[in-house]
Amino acid sequence: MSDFLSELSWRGLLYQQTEGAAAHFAAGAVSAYCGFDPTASSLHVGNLVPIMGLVHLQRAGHRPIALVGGGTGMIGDPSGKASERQLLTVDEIDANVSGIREQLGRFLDFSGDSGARLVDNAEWLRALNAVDFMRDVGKHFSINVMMQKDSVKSRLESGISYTEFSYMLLQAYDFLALHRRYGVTAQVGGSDQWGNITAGTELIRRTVQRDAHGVTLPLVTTSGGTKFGKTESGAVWLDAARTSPYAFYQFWVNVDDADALKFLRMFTLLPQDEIEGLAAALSAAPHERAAQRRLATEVTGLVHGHAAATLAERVSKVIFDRRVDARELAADVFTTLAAEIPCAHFAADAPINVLDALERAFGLSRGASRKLLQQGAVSVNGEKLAADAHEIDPTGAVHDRWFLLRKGAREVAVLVREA
RNA sequence: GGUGGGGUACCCAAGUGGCCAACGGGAGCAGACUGUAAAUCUGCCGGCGUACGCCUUCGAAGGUUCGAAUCCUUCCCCCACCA
Repeated sequence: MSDFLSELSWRGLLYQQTEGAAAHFAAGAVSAYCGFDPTASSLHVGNLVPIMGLVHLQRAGHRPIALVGGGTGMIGDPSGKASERQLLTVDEIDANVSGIREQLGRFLDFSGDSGARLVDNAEWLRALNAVDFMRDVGKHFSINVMMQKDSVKSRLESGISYTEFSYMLLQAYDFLALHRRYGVTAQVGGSDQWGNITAGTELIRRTVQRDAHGVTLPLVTTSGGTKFGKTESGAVWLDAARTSPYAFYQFWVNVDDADALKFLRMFTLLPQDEIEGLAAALSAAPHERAAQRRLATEVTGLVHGHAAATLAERVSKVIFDRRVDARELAADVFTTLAAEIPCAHFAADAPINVLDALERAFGLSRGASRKLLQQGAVSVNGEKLAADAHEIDPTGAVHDRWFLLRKGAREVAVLVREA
């Protein structure tokens, strides 16, 4: 049994902990939980931090409980939010909960003694009676203390509804409910959760006179000062339907040198010496970007499975490795590519119009396409098209069927001539 | 409630009757260079169109004018100081 907190610590995943937390985890197997808000139907890469917290917890011999907030989602956590949130409908919440449940399930092992559990706080929160709640839970909290919590204090100027103000009581009650049901004695969460977590430890102390602990994980920052997990095309989701495994893999491959090692520690399970080896490789041959490639393979594997990671790797190689000649690719590679990147179908017996191809593959207008052609930005099967190119020569199709259409350095699509 | 200053394209920001699709910067896209990087240089950069052009923009709605982002009226919204 490795030490949970020291593992988090060297990986840069430890931010705050309650007093005595180290002794608590050292004393034996602990059941600990982490909650996830059902604000969207999918988790995103930012959620990987607390997920890794649960993963390390389990690897250290403790029992992780992943909680989806089907109940707390009805209220909305004000933590880290500058303004009041729009309430979601019950249907939206339920749909989001089921998406998130499915994703969380992939990271944990549900078998054996330290088998993980997946629970939804809707189970106890939605049935909660207001009067009972105020007597049993509310009585243990002082408004004076609640106003001191960051999540509330930072909103006193701009305004906060009674609903969101009360949120911390619900999360505190969750902790107590899990303590009663599953013997949970610790909670893991993002750094913005400290106030909610300590509200829970206090409620447990007051109602059942037991010590409970909390651990928070840091907010991920990038060296460039940009928001982690965002690309030009939006958030990087864990749902393959929202962010394809290929796009997901690319997100990690494109990580800055300055962040690669930090992210290897945070988001992969590679041991320290292996990461040090990658650090050495990165500084010796930065252009190889061995660290980023490994990071991308590992995280994609963790989230989408090994097969998807390998596929993403292969697709990336075709798209970015200049030594790969489109004309030598096997038909099944094209089939794979067609599923991962934009793909447009054309009749087999007619020549393909260049502007049509660009429009259907990338959604470009004819004017925009012409401009790109003039700039020499378009190539087919590795051959740059002339500024006045009109049609794609059908005899150049690979296996008599496929074309690799490239726009600029990174955008690639497949054109298919129907048989 | 009073006084003053504002609302311009993705963001910042010039423009105060025609030369304005609107200076400049950033972002974005593309080319060269490269490590699918950074920095740098170059081109594009409201939409649509192969040129000529057409359409839609300067908080909103009306009006004046041959002509308005620019003038007038009303309305909406921000900010600063005062209470």
